[in-house]
Amino acid sequence: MLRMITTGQTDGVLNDLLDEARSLLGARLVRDDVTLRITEVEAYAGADDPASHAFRGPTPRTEVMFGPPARLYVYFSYGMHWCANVVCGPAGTAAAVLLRAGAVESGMETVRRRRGVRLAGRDLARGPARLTACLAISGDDNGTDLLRPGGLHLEPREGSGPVIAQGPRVGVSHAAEVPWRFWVDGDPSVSVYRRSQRAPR
DNA sequence: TCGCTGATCATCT
DNA sequence: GATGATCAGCGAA
Repeated sequence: MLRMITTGQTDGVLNDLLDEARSLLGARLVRDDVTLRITEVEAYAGADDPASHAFRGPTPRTEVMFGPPARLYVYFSYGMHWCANVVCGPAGTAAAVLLRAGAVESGMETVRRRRGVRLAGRDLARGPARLTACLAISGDDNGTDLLRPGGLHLEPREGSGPVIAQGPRVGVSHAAEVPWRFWVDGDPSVSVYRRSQRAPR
């Protein structure tokens, strides 16, 4: 797959991953009374993607990524933040989609209580660590089956999808040039952090 | 609005 | 012992 990254050629597995990333836009993450509409994601291709945690094969941290799809892969970042991915593809492929931003659709009071930071509504889940904070996602949620109703789960979007824009991934220092970040075009809740310096426009 | 920086630790080398 | 898929607060402009 590294060859695909460097040459821009894609095959079925990668196309499936990118389709999955796009289809997550507009889907909803639900926990308790909080509903979050996903507005920005990034695809990570797994064992051959140098920007992926799975690049060097399975470790205790990344084993969930190598497991069955529709599970949540949660990791701890920069000593203080939790970030969440949706595992894609069949067991063994280690493909995943990072949830970068969302819009709070319900449960605003719960979210504001959890956050404790004064932010405009559209900023509450703008950024991967803010998104997990809104839903109180932590390491305890690693491996959660997102298709099981009840606790934290994922609801597919209804009807036709939103207008989708595409660009380079954010904050990664390897393979930043591949345009595997997708977002809902024009949505105010999409992150605005500057792209990795190596990433072209 | 932009740019800088401190916080803080699991993971891997 | 270094690194990182980050955020929030601050000051400058």
